[in-house]
Amino acid sequence: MDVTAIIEPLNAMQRQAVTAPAQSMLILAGAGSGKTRVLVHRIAWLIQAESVSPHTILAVTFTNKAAAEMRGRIEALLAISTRSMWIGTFHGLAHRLLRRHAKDAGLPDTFQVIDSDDQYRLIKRLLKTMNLDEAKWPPRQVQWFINAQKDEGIRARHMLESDDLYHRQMLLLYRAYEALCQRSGLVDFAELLLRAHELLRDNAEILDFYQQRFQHVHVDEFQDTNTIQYAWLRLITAGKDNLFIVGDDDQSIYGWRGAKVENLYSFQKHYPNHQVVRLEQNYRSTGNILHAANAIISHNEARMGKELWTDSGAGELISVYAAFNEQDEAYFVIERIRQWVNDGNIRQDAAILYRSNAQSRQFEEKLIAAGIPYRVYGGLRFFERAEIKNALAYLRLIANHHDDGSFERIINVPARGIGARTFAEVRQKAQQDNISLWQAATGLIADKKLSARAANALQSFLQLIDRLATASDTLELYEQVSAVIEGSGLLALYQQEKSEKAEMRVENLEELVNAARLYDPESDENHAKLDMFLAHAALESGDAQSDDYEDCVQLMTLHAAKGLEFKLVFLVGLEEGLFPTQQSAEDISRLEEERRLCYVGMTRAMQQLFVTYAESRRLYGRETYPRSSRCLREIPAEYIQEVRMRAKISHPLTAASRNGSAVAMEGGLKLGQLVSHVKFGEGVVLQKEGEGAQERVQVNFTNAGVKWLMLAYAKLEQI
DNA sequence: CTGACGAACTTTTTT
DNA sequence: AGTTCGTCAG
Repeated sequence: MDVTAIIEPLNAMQRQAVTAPAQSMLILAGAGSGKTRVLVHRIAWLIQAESVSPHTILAVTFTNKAAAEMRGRIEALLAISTRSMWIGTFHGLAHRLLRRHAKDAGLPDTFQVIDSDDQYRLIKRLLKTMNLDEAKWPPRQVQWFINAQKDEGIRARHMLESDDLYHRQMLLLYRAYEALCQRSGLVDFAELLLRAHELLRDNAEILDFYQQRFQHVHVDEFQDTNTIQYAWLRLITAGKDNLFIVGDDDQSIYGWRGAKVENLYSFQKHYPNHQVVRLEQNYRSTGNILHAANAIISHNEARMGKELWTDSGAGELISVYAAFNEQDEAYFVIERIRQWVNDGNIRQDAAILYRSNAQSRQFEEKLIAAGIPYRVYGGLRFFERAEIKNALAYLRLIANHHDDGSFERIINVPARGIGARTFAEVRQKAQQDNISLWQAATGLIADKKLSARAANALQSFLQLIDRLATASDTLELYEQVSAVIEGSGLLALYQQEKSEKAEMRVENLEELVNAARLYDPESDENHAKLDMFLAHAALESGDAQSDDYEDCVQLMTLHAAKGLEFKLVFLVGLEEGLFPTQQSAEDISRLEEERRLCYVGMTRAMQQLFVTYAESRRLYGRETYPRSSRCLREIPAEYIQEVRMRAKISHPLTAASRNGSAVAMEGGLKLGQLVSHVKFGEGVVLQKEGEGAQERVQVNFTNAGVKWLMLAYAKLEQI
């Protein structure tokens, strides 16, 4: 068997990991050390060299994207189909298990998966029916509490009564929420994992079957696993020594949603025969970037220890730019990107990374003004858009008349004369008789408890759903979707609205039909197909929009950037309060997570890294004067070059011009100097950079705003 | 039932 | 500042 293609491209450590005998392995893989490659090649090696049947392989990731990439790369490497392998996300695999064994898991065959938005609405509705004040028990907090318990594998019945009022109330709500979900056949994301775990734990035969089947279990990004995910892995691999995990404790950035880095330590205890391989050679970044990143992460106490190295050169220094304000920060970044593109690079290789989504705005504005195409990652995803959610709600109600969430969502969308008053009666009836909204509505009509007008409106709504449901028995999935968006009046609703937004919505609805056409579940029963499609919509919210592949500058949060790399990276907004965030300032463990986040951000850069912060920033409509981030101050000076001489005044503009204490610079012009320009009029020099022909100054013109000017061409006059 | 206005809230996010 | 959500008046 020829395995050179599998081994050839690997370095010594990677090779050691890939060709290790079948046993538990811990691959501590630093940023840019080829972690996915090791995983892919390991699986290929098992199949090719060890004659392992693909059927016995399980590989778990966190995102659909990672799963798809792994599949693709294995297929490319081996030229075989990966169909028989279980490769997927924790949630996707759990869902698969639950569909197969719904009965044993205590779920109806037609159970529906709800996303966090659905969950939020459900909780809100629950609070209302329980007559609880939202202001006192914020739905977000309730949601967070419930999910946190589930992530730890804790059911409401496991929890002890407490004297604490808050805790007691939460427990009460958790119980009620569980009952409601069970009654309506709804499964949230955390529930998928918890159920799948309980299914295996409590059904010896089923567990035995999967333990037999999965002889080789692989996990990507293991540092991001939470308690229940790890417990599930332990069940699957119990009694065997076959868990192959890849992770990096330094890149654990999801602690806030239940991820436990400690699982790495637990693994070492639970799988004592495991072998550790450290991948420390970095193939991505230059020496300076890498050393600086190492220096920052070394401030963390809790680490397994790892030091990245590279045999590529030191490269350029990290450029640090102290911007005057957030506007100036954006100008600076865009200016650099323009230069970068002028130098013959492509925009796609440049990324702007920020801590919070709100920061993207000013960069977007400046990019638009400069006419530079860009793409923001992580906005609203396809299946999360309101119009799509509405269409899906119709489909869900068709699949299950007793889905109260969907019922409520669309009962009057588009408006069909069923107002709050009528709906309140339906809800009250449902609550009183402990039946679904659908049943309550039917009952109210039968008992003639409503005004003629309300009864008519309600009746025609119920008939509409029934009609669509009957039609769907014979239609293909996509025809059904099409029938629903037309028959429901959703399409017409958006079509008559003459705005650009509405046009988008129409397009999206059409795209939904297309998505249904392309969706190919492994089932031939129409009802099952619809259920699968709805679960698919919840589980795979769909990447933003993959429409145009134009060469774009990339904008995203640091979290979204994990796993990616760019030649040119701008790490912006490195200020106390923003990054690290205000909320993490008091807590050491959270500060360490912020530091890891910074580490992740820096190690995205291949060639050049710019770090910026603003000395003054408008935040929540208020002017703030933040200190530079401690993360920034932890970078040793030897790896840094400051892009400009920083004036020792917080407002160079006003302070300097008023008292005349301008800071002297070479080249004649001074910071704070008043100048005049033929076109732009009078202004104040804010800063300067570059030398000789490249020398440039930034001037704040009274009438024309802030501008960068080439000194050689600008012909500025001192006043 | 719809539209308008005002209050409250603003980390990170995948599934 | 900007958005979202809920209440209020028409």
